[in-house]
Amino acid sequence: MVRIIRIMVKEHFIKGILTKREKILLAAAKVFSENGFYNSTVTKIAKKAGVADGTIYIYFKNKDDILIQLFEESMKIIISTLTERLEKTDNPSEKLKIYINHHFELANDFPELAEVIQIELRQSAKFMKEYKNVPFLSFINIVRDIVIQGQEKGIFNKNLNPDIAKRVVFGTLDEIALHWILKGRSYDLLPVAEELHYMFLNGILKK
Amino acid sequence: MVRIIRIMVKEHFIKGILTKREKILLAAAKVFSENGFYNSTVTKIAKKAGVADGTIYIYFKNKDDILIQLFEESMKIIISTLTERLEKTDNPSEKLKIYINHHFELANDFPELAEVIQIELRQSAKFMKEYKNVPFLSFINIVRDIVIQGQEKGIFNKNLNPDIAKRVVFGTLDEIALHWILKGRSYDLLPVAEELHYMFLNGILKK
Amino acid sequence: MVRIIRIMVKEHFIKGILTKREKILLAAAKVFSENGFYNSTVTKIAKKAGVADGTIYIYFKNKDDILIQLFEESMKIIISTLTERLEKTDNPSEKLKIYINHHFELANDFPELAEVIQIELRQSAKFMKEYKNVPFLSFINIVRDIVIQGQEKGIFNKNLNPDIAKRVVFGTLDEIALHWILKGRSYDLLPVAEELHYMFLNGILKK
Amino acid sequence: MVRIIRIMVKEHFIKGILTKREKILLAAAKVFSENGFYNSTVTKIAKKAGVADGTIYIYFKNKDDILIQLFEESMKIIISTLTERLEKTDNPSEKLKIYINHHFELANDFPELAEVIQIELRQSAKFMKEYKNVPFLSFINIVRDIVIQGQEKGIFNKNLNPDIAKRVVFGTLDEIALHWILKGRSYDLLPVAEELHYMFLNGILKK
DNA sequence: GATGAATGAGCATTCATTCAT
DNA sequence: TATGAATGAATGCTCATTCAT
Repeated sequence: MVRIIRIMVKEHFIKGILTKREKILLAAAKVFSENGFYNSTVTKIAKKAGVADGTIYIYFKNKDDILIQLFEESMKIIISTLTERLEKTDNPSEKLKIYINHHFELANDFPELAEVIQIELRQSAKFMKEYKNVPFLSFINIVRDIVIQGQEKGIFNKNLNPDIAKRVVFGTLDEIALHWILKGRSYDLLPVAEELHYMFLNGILKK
Repeated sequence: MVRIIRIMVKEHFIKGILTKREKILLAAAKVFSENGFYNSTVTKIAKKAGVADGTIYIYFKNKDDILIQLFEESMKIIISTLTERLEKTDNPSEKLKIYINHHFELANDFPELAEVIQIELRQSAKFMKEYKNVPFLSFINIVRDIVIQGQEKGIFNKNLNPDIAKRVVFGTLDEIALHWILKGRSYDLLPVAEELHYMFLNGILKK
Repeated sequence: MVRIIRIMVKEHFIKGILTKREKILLAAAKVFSENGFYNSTVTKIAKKAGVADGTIYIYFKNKDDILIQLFEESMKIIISTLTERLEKTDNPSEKLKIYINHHFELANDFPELAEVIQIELRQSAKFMKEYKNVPFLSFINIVRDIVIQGQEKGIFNKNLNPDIAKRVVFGTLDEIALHWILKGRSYDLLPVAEELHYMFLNGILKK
Repeated sequence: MVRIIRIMVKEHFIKGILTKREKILLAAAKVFSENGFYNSTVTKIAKKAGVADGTIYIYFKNKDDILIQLFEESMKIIISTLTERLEKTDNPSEKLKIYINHHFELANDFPELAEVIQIELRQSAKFMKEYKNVPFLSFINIVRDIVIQGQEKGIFNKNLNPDIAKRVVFGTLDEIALHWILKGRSYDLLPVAEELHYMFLNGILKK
């Protein structure tokens, strides 16, 4: 089932008759991931998308806007598939597991996207002062909600601050996914997910 | 004692008769942190450093080189003070605590530097293909060594992969420090450090 | 007839609807001839051509490329009109006369071009190590062919090396045309052509 | 005897205790010939001369002045040795021979100097508007004087204009020496000198 | 909508020249 | 005299953006 959803997401981007806007976003993801935002030219994106330079400005306000829309577009899909998956269970620990796997599957299925989101958008906070990264907040707050739910259910430690816990989880996944991508996706993330899940729950102390 | 060392580090940068090279690095840290690497101009750095544009090229190969040297220079000092501090104890759990605090103190004492290192250099992996980030590896591997030591001492869980654990710790600290800086350093990191230390050791499960 | 062709060449450059590329080449010839290659700025050329700086880089790889293309473009036309003229006769002595006149007419009709070719491109051998000046070889070898033909017809001295003779002729014409241009074209080249033709054929010894 | 003089000239530059000014001129000749005037930096010259950048400005007004002084210095020596040689004979034809050989020997003995004079100084007419190339005039007029003398002696054709004849000779020698240098001095100039002498006197017509 | 030629502001970098030592 | 660190004006080139077609 999970696989089907994932494929659907992928399909959404790749199959179907892509609109020009989608072609551009897809091309931008690749170009940004290859060269970084600042070393990507609009011309390069246009070429890869198979459209004229000017066409890009019909769909996007400017270069920054491509990055923002790419991010929002992706986040919308990511969050919706994630939410869907999380509904399958009520177990907070299980949900955490799903969150981790989902994160890694993203990195696996859309490496360019993952790279862009993690590397380029981090920078964005600086140059796009006006851009309030709402979708990202939604995404990271899913972990917070899981933690709160776990605390309410008496499974997770009530003394812990969910806002800190969420950053532990997200920061870790972010760091590992980034490392994995930069290392050329040369190792298997599945056992890593397993181990992270254990570590988040139990810590590193010997029991 | 710790405080004295920290002050010494700070002094090293700020007090004393700064060489022209140091003035430039210091100015670059500020300018990069304010505008991001790509939106920083060499002229802006020169102006802030109180030197002529051309002077920068006496001390640095090019703009990229400023970022690299800034990073290496900082890392050298950071690692040496961290190492010194870690020698004060043999207790791995205590060492972990020191590492966490050290990281946050850095963010506190040199916010521009921290910002540059965390945001700009992450991007560097992309545009500076040739630059192998050795100092960063040293820094992150300090956690790995602490974990291994803890496992050897029978305190930490031997089943855990130290290379994963190190990324949990670093990814978390990185994420939190970044968030803290971007939020204008508006809250106190001390209790956060406390809580993180607990979470790393015990996880989020209720005991 | 000859005159008509010459005018046609001129027209080719000046009349008609000039393409942007041609406007730039024409402007470059003027600017280079006025200031020399190195003291000519791309901005100056753009201004004189009535285009934006960036436009130049649509048509030319870089500043060097302007000089090269200017030269090749000119040489193509020069050689083709010269070849056409030379076909009018079989007499090697007559051909030599045509070559001389053609050279001087060039200097007269396109003084900027002549100046650029003679002064700037000579330097080019140094800075454009990779640029093999093929068109120039074609041009100078036309003299060699005339000499060889004269030798075969039994008119010219068979003991003379055509490769040396060609440099005598070209070196002389080059030197004189340059001097004439630098002197502000203040004297008539026609009698000079006459006398050179005689000198090449008979030398300076009294007969 | 000729050889001795030549060696003396060489010595004058190379042996002896070179003054700083001479060291700089010598270095400039090499650097200019290697890179062309505009691609030579004052720093490069200073380094090759073994002096500080600033020292150059003690002896020379500016970069242009180095080229000018280099030229004048050389010309002074060249003309004086040439004049000396020419005094050995009264025969204009013989004098012409001496002139040719002298020119080629120069190219052979001081290739860098020859290259600079022929390539860089030709350009000078453009950028050094104020510089009236007096020494060059003296040099080229030596040929004119030889021709006039020959005409007066009834050996050379009185109908020929000595000012044109001088440019035939100089233009040819210039062209050939340049070609020879640019071809890496890969062939022997002695037979060329022989043939040129014949051609100047008798032309290319079969007798 | 779609194009892509044209634009021109913007920036990294160089290098002749100066001057305090 | 001699030095060489420092200067800052100058310039080739890039690239996001526009707009006539």
